Amino acid sequence: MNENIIRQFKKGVLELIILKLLSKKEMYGYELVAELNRQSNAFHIKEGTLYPILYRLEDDGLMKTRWEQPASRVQPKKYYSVTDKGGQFMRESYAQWKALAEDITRIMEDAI
Amino acid sequence: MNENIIRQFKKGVLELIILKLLSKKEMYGYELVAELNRQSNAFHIKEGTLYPILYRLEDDGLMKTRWEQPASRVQPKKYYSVTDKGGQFMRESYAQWKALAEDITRIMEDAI
DNA sequence: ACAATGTGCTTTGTAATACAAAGTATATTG
DNA sequence: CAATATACTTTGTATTACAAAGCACATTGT
Repeated sequence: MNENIIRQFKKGVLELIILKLLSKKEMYGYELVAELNRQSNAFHIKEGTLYPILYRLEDDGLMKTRWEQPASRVQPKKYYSVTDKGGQFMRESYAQWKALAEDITRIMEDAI
Repeated sequence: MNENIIRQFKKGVLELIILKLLSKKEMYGYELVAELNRQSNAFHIKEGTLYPILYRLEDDGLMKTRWEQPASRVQPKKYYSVTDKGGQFMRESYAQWKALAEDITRIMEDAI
């Protein structure tokens, strides 16, 4: 019952965080999973969670990709980076999340 | 596209806010809708959003109800209040929301 | 008198998303 | 040579916010 509500809390914000991390540094999916699990206490995602989000963000034009062929590897890696539209979306959405978070905090921190 | 992400942001927290408001004062559904729309900027809910949440919370034993027959009215009103279990759930869940929110803030406020 | 609005509760259907689980393919380590 | 790590992909499930509509009664306005 309690794992479920955390799952609900995350809805939407994962996109935001992923956009943020990728706006700082181009990364490929597997790298991003490791980076997020390292940087965050609360967001420990698995690949099956991340990749569908990446595909969605790309479909919406918020991210662009390029395949790179590393010397040490037969299969190429798919690098993701944030488009202008993605950056704008990220900033706008974060502003809205903040407004919501302030509302929540104000109501929840109110004396009994 | 932007209305959608706000909808996602709300997932789970509506329960929290409803529990909080009802822990301060017993209310019936219609009253709660008005109260929430008054107290909050970001959470403007309609009845079709609220009542299913109330039923869920009651099913889970987080709230209890009583019908009251007002003199000025043929139909009774259904008053909701928070159970001990509901209060505990609210506090625990809010603590988890806060932890998540801090994570989000830390990551999102990080310099470009 | 009667239409419109307000109060109060309920049900049905839709879109979206986090996540687990499993699968594919190659490389590296013990 | 088996086990583990890297890297990407797909399928199915459970939840939830919300719109929209409906039902029943009361109170307005004209």
